Amino acid sequence: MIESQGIQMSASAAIVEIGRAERNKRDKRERLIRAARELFQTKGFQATTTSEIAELADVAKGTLFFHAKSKEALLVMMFQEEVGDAIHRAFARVPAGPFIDQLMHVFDVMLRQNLRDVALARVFVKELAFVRGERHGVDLVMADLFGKLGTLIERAKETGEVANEIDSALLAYNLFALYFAFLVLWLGSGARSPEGQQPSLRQIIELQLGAVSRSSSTRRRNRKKQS
Amino acid sequence: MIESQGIQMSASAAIVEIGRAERNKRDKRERLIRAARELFQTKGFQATTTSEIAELADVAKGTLFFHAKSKEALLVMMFQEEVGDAIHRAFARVPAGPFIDQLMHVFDVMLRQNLRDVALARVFVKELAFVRGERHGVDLVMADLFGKLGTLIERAKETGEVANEIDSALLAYNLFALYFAFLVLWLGSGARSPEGQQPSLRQIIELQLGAVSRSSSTRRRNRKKQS
DNA sequence: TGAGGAAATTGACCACGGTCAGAATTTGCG
DNA sequence: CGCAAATTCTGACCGTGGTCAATTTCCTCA
Repeated sequence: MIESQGIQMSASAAIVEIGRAERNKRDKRERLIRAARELFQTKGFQATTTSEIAELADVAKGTLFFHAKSKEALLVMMFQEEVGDAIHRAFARVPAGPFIDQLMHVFDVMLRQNLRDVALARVFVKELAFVRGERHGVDLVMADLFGKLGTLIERAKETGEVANEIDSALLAYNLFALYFAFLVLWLGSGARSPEGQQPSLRQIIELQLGAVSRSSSTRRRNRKKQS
Repeated sequence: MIESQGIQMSASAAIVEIGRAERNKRDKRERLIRAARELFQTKGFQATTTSEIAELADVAKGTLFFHAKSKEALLVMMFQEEVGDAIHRAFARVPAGPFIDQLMHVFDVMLRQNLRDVALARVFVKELAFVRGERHGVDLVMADLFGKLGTLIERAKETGEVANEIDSALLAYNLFALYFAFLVLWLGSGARSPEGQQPSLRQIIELQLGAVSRSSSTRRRNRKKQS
């Protein structure tokens, strides 16, 4: 992909000096995002300077801030691609088993996505938790996630795993909230993997699901102590 | 310039030349925090410069960074005082009613604390969610909160409002997680008050409590739709 | 008292994120 | 085509958070 901004200047015989001026003007945004991702992933968010990004993208610094309002804005763009994709993957292959396992599968994929670059994930969450409301930003991704969680819940209602009286949207909200808090607490703990977290995400979700299961007799299998 | 908070040194007869050198060396931290709070509250976190804080505290800029590792570190100090105090207040006067009302009382006080300065609260949450692990930081406050929530739960078990098989620590975790996510989502939404949020915190907590109530027949009173 | 060593203090200094007035380009139109 | 308005691009410039070598203050012990 890197070379995509090819140099097919119709008949130019020139070898050198196909300076920035001649390149496609339209994909500068793309080049900037690509450069930002590259540098953020290798050097980390803080250690990467906007000048570096601009240089790698082969534009002037001012141009960077013309396309992206701020350094964090570059993250928002990345976020939409990466996380949006993760959500898509997560729901694309939901196993057939019990509801709890389906949920854990989804959350597991998303957790794994964050695990690919913990430092970057930290910046994601930190910077983006409050950017909501900005046009076309994180809200879209969140709405998508909520919707998909909702249909998963609806299906669980049909199989009788979730009581019909439960408000699906509310349950989706709670499940996401629990996942989100777990994510933040994990990333804040400095641990490399979410595995060692106390309590485990599964315990957390199970406790919430207890409120919701149809069979009030079979529920409540939570261990007494998890320490 | 501002020069507001006078220099009421206990009983010092000295008039002039009580230069910085002679002052109590031990309370420079305190002066710095005071200055930071004053400026953060009036001008906002971003708009306040470290130079201003240093000047108002009457120390050199370097001294500020000797006592506080970063601008955010000043927030951590404030956080401990303010939020720690809020938690204390919240639990000091827990009503006698049902468990859910006790919880809502506690969360209400904490929410109200954030409401006093929403912009500052945003910075608090944003900056501090990831500072955990630093010595003597947010962790202490959180541990305190968890403990107090835990005893509240234990008491609810005695009155039979919470089933005994439930792991108190786990439930405390979940309740805090739901509160935390609600807080973040609220602050991120740009709304002035947490009242208008959808869903309401009470609905959220009720859904969690459904998993936990002893009487499996009387539980589950959640409304169907909250839109 | 004072020697010396640790802790605190200072402000000049630096690199960075972000701005802006203008230059260059593209677009729209007669 | 020519001309002007709109858009995109540029890099010198600025204020900021943060650093650091040098200096002062404090403490200890003989």
